[in-house]
Amino acid sequence: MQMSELSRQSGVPVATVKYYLREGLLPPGVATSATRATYDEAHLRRLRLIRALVQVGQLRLDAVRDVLAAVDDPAVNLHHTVGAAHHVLAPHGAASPQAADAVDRLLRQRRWRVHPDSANRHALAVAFEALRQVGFELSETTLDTYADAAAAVAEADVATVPTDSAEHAVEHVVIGTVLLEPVLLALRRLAQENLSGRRLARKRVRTAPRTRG
Amino acid sequence: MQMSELSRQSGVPVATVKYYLREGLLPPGVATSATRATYDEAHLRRLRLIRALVQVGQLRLDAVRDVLAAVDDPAVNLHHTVGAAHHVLAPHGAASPQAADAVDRLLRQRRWRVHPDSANRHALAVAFEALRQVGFELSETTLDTYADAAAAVAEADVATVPTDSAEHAVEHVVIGTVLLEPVLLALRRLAQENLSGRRLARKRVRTAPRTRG
DNA sequence: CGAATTAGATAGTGTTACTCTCCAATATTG
DNA sequence: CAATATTGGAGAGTAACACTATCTAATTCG
Repeated sequence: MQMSELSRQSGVPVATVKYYLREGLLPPGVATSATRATYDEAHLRRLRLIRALVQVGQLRLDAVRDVLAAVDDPAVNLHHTVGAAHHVLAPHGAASPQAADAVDRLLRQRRWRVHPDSANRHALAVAFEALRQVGFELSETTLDTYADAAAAVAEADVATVPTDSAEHAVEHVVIGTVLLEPVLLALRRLAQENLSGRRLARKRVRTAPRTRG
Repeated sequence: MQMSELSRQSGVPVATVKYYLREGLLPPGVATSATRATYDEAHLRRLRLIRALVQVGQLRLDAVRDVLAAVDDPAVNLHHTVGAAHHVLAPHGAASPQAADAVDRLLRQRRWRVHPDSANRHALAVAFEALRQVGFELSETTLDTYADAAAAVAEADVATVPTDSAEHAVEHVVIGTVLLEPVLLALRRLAQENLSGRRLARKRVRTAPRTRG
């Protein structure tokens, strides 16, 4: 197909497709002449992946580039590959030693083995730090509930990783990591909404209630 | 305290504090003269909340403004308040009717009662849509696992909402909703990393393995 | 042949979240 | 009281990001 067709089928404007080509996010098509090039299903697939990562996964284009590089460059074994994908996906930033300690304690308690420099380890510490900063106390039991939930979800995630080809595996992991996050978060909020309606609807609060919003 | 002190204690540059004041995110201090104003603990607290929402929660400033408005304007009962906070926090956007149907089916199955126009309902449909677009199949059982995990987490969330004051409740919900999301996601990724190491490390893939990365 | 289309390059745009520069007024110091 | 430093407030400027529009030359289709 030509670019106009690629654009039509993906719903991405031609100018944007050209931009992605320039940025190296999308491999060039096969040039049939100086002013024509054809694209195939792989291009369409890749384009849809880019869009999903950007619009749903909220990744920045440089992160998308890194992710796609990991997808295209499978490593020795699946774990390494998954690790590369994770490394690229995890947010960066530093946290206090206390927060890092809290994370380490949790990991030891759970017997979770993760890479010492894992970006996710950092990410959790940063999140802890932010909670402390605003004075939000995260109880041990709540954290346990969270960790249990996370473990169950990860169990399902890992179980569904295809092992037939590295490309498929990495793409699955990347999509699963990035695009299932909104699913998990939306489900949590919906569950909160449901419970809030059932548990809190009758609860008055100290502030004088207004008769009408 | 004066602005310089507020800046020092919060770690936010003076210019940025001034910007937040201009944008109405931070209430003005009490002017003691034409060129002096004093700020109190509430300002510091609010400032830290803004920073956490922006940097950890990744909210945009206009969303932060809406969230703070909800925090400052408690409604008739806690559920309504929580609903307002949710409404502000949920991403907007439209999805296909099929995706919306899938969401409705899930909610009916789970007997989760949520507002018909719930933004979270929309958000889940959008996430489903994105998965379909990239050809990622989310099995019924995986979705069940996710929903169970979400329910457990939400249970813990709602249980810890303080009911003594509307202000506290809303602030708790907002912080809990926004700042615990990174915690949940980081935990999921760490659990994935752990399981990936245990399950996938030995798995070769079809692609010819390289002897060295 | 001639109008329309296309690839590829370059430059421009809109948004967001700051950040910088002033200036007048006030506080501080001698 | 005068000289100096600091502060609050306002407006303009900036950097990053993700497009988007324009232009040009080639080429394809009618």
